[in-house]
Amino acid sequence: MVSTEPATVRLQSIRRSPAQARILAVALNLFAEHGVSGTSLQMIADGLGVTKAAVYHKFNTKSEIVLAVAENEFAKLEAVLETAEILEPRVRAREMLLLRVIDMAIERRRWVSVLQSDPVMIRLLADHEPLLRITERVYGLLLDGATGPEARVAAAVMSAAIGGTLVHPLVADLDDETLRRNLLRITRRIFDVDG
Amino acid sequence: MVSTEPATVRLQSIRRSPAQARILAVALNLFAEHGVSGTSLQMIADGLGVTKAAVYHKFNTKSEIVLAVAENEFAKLEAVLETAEILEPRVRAREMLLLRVIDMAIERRRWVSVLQSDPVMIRLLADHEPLLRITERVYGLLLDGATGPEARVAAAVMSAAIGGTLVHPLVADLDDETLRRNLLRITRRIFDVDG
DNA sequence: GTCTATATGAAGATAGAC
DNA sequence: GTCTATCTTCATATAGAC
Repeated sequence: MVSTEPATVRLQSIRRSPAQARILAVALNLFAEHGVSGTSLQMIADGLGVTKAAVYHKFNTKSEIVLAVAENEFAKLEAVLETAEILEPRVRAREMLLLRVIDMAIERRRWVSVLQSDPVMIRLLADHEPLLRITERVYGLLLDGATGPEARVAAAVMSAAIGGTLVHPLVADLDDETLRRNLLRITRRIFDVDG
Repeated sequence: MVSTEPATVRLQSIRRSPAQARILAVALNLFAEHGVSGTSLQMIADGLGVTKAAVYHKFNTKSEIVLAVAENEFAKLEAVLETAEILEPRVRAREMLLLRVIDMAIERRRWVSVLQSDPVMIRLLADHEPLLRITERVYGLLLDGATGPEARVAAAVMSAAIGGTLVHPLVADLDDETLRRNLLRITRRIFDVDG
């Protein structure tokens, strides 16, 4: 059978009802504050002002909520990626990706920790092909063929630096613009020499 | 009453029975893998090959286990700190602290994520004075009086970079020595210009 | 130091009414 | 889309024996 369906559905094309979107927004906030395991369906329901049953009507399991939250966030990353991947030369594509990822991370600084370091999220990311593929594309573009330890450590440092810095208590009181300027300066320094 | 007791007990002076130490070792491993909230006392008991009641005999609550795990780890940091703080000039003290923290983090790379980013741990760290004080001393020495955004972002990036890089999938297959060499090179680059 | 047994509550999850 | 009611499982935690 000849199909025009893509092998992988674009995450951006996933549509949710308003009720589902509300659940995901509340869940993301609670995940960020308490971790995925530390967040119960009761807490999500309370956050929405409804009962657990109402939440279960929209998502059959807690896992589905976690996955949907991840898909939502990775859809934004996918959009950035698609724009960057068609850019030439590659060095410009990389620069652009870096800029946009930092912007995205700063915009969503209250939430990056869940996506980057929650054990449940990490496991989901490793097991769920579409999410894994997005991550691989990001690193593929960032490393641009380089596979040596230097390049990989540099990319890992950058990823850790961007995500980890934003949630750090030392910079909690800094405004977005100051944070972006400094983060960009520092990541450029990491990147330019090794990337 | 005149007392020779220090206002704060040194974390290194806390002694545990062998049974307690075994519990903490198993707990730390499970916390790293599943997060603190994702780890039950049943899992810890199973990991030890005993019943829950046996664990409860040594620690009255799960919180106590979490706190003891944190104290154990921070005691190592405290030891490094005490050695560094008496060094002169300050630039040497900072260099030494950085080196030893990186070594410590690499030695304990499977566990840094719990201490650095688990929501339960973060809350504990913010609420528990003795742990908070250790953290403040680390940043105090690292920043050495600097309070500007540049210095603070640099310190945050470094902290995030060290902890976050070690657990990153991109470097999961790299040996400790390669990791240390590259991490040191990169953190020096962040540090030397801003620190 | 470890066990069995048990209490109590909260978790995930479903059925069926409105 | 939301409710009440209910089920089951698992969580934290304790009592008391060996």
